[in-house]
Amino acid sequence: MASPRIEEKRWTIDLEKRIQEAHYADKEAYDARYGFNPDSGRELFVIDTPPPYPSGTWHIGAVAQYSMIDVIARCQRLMGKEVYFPWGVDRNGINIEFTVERNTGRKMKSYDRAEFLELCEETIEEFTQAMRDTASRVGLSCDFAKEYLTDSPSYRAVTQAIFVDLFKRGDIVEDLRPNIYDPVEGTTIAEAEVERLQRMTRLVDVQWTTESGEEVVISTTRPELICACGIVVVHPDDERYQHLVGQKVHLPVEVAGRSSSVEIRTHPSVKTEFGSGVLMICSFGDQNDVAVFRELGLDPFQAIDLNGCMTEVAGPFSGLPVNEAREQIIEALEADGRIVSIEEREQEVPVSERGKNPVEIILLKEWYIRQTHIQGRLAELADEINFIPPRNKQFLLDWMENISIDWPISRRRWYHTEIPIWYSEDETKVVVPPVGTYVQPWREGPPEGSVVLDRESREELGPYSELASTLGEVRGEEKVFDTWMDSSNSNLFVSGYLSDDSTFERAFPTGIRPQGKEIVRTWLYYTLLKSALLFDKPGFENVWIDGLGMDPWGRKMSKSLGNGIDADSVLECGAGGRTGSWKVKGPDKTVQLKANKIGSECFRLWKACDAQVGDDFHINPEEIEAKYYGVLTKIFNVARFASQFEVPKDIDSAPTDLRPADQWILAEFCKVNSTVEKAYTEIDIYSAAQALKNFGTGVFPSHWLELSKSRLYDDDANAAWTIHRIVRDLLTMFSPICPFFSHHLSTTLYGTSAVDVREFPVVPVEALGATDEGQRLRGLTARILDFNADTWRAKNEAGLGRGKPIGGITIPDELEEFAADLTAMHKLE
RNA sequence: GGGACCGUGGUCUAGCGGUUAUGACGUCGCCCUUACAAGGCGAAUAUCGCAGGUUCAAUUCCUGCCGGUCCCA
Repeated sequence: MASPRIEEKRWTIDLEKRIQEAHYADKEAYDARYGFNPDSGRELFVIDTPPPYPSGTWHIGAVAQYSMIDVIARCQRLMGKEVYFPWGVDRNGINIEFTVERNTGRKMKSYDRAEFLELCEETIEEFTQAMRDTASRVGLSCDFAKEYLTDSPSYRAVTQAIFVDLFKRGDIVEDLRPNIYDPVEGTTIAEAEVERLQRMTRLVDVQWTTESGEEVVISTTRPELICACGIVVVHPDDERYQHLVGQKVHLPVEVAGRSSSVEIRTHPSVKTEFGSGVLMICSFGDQNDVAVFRELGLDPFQAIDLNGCMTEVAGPFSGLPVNEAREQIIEALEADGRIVSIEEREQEVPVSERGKNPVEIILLKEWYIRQTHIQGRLAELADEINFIPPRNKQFLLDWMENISIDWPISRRRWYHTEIPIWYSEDETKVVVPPVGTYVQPWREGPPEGSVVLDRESREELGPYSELASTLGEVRGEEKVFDTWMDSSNSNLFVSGYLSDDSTFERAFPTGIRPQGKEIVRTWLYYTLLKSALLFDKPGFENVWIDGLGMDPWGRKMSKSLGNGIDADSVLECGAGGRTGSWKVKGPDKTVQLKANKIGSECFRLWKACDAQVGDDFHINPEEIEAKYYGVLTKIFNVARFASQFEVPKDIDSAPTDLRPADQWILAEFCKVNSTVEKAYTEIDIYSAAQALKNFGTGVFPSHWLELSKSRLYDDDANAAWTIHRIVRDLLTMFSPICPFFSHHLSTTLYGTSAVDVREFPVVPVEALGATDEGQRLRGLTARILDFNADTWRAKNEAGLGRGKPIGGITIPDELEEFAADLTAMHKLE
């Protein structure tokens, strides 16, 4: 027996930080440990990690979720797989454009395009660095050497190649369709980017006149769209208006370039109780208008232009911004005596999520990915995927049922992947670049290897180099892709698509897609769509859908509620003796939360043990410390205690003369092993964490260790083998959850790190696993625990300390084989 | 307004037709203190969101409602 080889008295955040820094400092050692080597001969396991969007702060809930993805990566490595845990950063998008606009006080379109892109790149790089720091602080074992950025030429080239491929196949089409448009930011947006705000609007009752001279009142909040009215409708069952059906009605305002009257017809979407029960259908007031126009095959009018102003169809009002046109038209109607009433009322106005600007529906020629035709097949492919937890599959199915229109993928923004296409002077032909070349058509011509296609039939006409002279002056596309167009090939990119064919063949469908439930309809859906269109395969083998991190009361964390908790403050809590304190606005009052020490290991342990995958989880630093820091202290002390006993030379093979107590605890440990292995295999972190925590802080130290202390102090080789074998394997199994902690203890004690193990530990005592003898020994566990508790109680009642001898206690017959150890443990007389 | 998921002591959680309803943290006593600021013994705290229904029996199944979250309109 020697003094403990683990010198530190306890686990501290400063120690954790020293280990962490050493872990990441040596790049070569890091890559050898965690880098992806597709040629290792091991089974591949590729994780399609969610590339975070750098916006300044990384949400603590997302960091918690990411640390669980790290647990998945580490336990797959532990089980012998060749894991690719990529580190990607999503950097395209309107967010960074807004940040630059806000920082400089200038709108994007007042810049030179190239100059603006440079500003965006500089800004996003600063945010990206902060994110990398947090990633290593929380212990992520990503392959940082292969970092990918979605705005890099190599990533964008893949996005562009997929576009060209799908265009050639006819799955991407160009069309003139109604689109949701933000006139202030000047871009099309997808349905997913629209939100609703309550605003006061005026509901105007306008008097219209039919061709037979009858007066009809129509209520509208958008009188400026009367010029775009294509039809007036009433409900088919509304008896008040049946006689009008089929008649024509005059538009009450002056228009230009179109008929000044429209037909009255019936449509079931009309609400008879709303206003007068007569509805004008305009192109386009809302989504219902779009639906009715499409259903009735009407030709739409373009009433609003790309700047949000009225077009020539508005006659005398053309050129006016929408709001102003509304005012002037109301005045004109008033002057005409056509206003019956005006009512101020609250209404939900659709606005753009990013800019909060009221959106318009405008006819635009945009690019679309066809998706309505493939929903059935997509559902079949989704059935081949294992969802964790299974119930969260419902989010996907619900969304798929709601898909009614194709996905518009073009945007009129700048810091995004460019649509890789050029148009011939006569607009009948297009030029697309070769696979692997990133192009920016707004500022460059087609590169070497480009080909010419017929714009309509998509037939390949020949190489651009030969046909260039026949095309006239080519015009580069100025539009860019929706950012989901980039994100939705992450699984293909990380699996080696277009870069490493042999890896891709083995790695796709990608091993697992871990993500939050809030982006099922976007990231997950779009990715599955693309994998289906390109390969007719499911994109993944497994999809792991976690809940969201909430405030301590279960509400969403947001700036406006003032209930956010910064991730770094939790990870740094306790470093250098600095405690943490958080002011968080609760539902009633602001609460001051305080903690002394948390750090990454405690944070990870909390998420693994406390929050089942799939459910939203409450984040309260006080609770994280109170419930889980002690677990680390306990296991640390067990290892420290073990470290005073010599490690047996041959820890791999068991002594032949193990004592009954040793066999008993090893039988229990076998069960822990199999529980943890099964849980890790099923990507059930919670069950594994619970099993390890319970064994490591419960029966092992409180019962076996007490039972065997005297033998340990007497240098009993069997007891020493047992404690070391268990501590070593326990740390190995624990290492995916708390890697720095396990690494430090295992390296100090055994000279090898738990995080480097690539084979799941098996207790080398065959007789104790799923055998009768193992069963028999485990059956005694409850009796041993009871006997110990009874004896402690008896001492307690007799006023004796635990170290004092006690008489009159009889060891039950069933525990006869442990009699010597029990007698020594309790000093029975 | 619609859909989905969730709702078990103060907090987190197990159970999913018959249990004295699991365990943990916290709280409160008492004792101990030669690995342990997770040492031990003990106590209190739950009408399993609410209301109906099915059943011999419901925390567990069904319906409605309420609350939270996400999504959609």
